[in-house]
Amino acid sequence: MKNLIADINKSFENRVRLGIMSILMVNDWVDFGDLKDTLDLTDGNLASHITALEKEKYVQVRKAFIGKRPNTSFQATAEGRKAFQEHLNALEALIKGM
Amino acid sequence: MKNLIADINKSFENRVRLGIMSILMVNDWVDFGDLKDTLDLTDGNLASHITALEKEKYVQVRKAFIGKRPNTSFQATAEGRKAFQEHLNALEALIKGM
DNA sequence: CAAATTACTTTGAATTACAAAGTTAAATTT
DNA sequence: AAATTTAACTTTGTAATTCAAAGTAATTTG
Repeated sequence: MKNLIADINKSFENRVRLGIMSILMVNDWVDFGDLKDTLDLTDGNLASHITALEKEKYVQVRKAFIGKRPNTSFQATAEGRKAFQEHLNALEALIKGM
Repeated sequence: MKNLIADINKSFENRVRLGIMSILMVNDWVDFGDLKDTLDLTDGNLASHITALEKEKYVQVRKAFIGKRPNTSFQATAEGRKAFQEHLNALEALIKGM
């Protein structure tokens, strides 16, 4: 029997990052403010978790303007979706497979 | 829409504790050595995670002898099972419900 | 020009996680 | 009987993580 917790991805262990990815799996280009409100986070906390996911290339960031206001939005990368799906599979295997 | 990450139980956020609880949900009285081997942990690491779960009353500890050797084993409490099931429900709601 | 908005970055403190080494007590081997 | 092994910790120390709060910068609105 192989190690069942090794496949759990550290990048998704935290609840906030789990929340971010869950949202980005089903929504394209979610913006900073919406994500912040939905997950009830401070600016700094969201920014730092996004940076962590970006560093892993799991999330892509787009900076634009809506009207004349700056707008930052996020999308899961193909790599991020794959990694997250694998994480969910690992979770399921762990929970159901013992 | 209510906060979707608030129901995720901090006690189960860590992979090791997730692993311990997953095993204890389907196995009664799992012993120290087996748990340690299955999850591939050091003694100290397992002991400290178990202590954390015990402090929350999610896990019960039994010390006995098997033959002439000391044996420590663990069981999920009713409270632990309930809390873990709620955690899984919260996870599912987060992942599927966005 | 003052205040607000957006999106950060920095700071600092608290908590968490983990390996490694040390401990205890009984059991077994030499 | 001395040395070693086994089981299950506890202690120590370090590193990483998490988060709120405060500070920053570049607009823009009043």
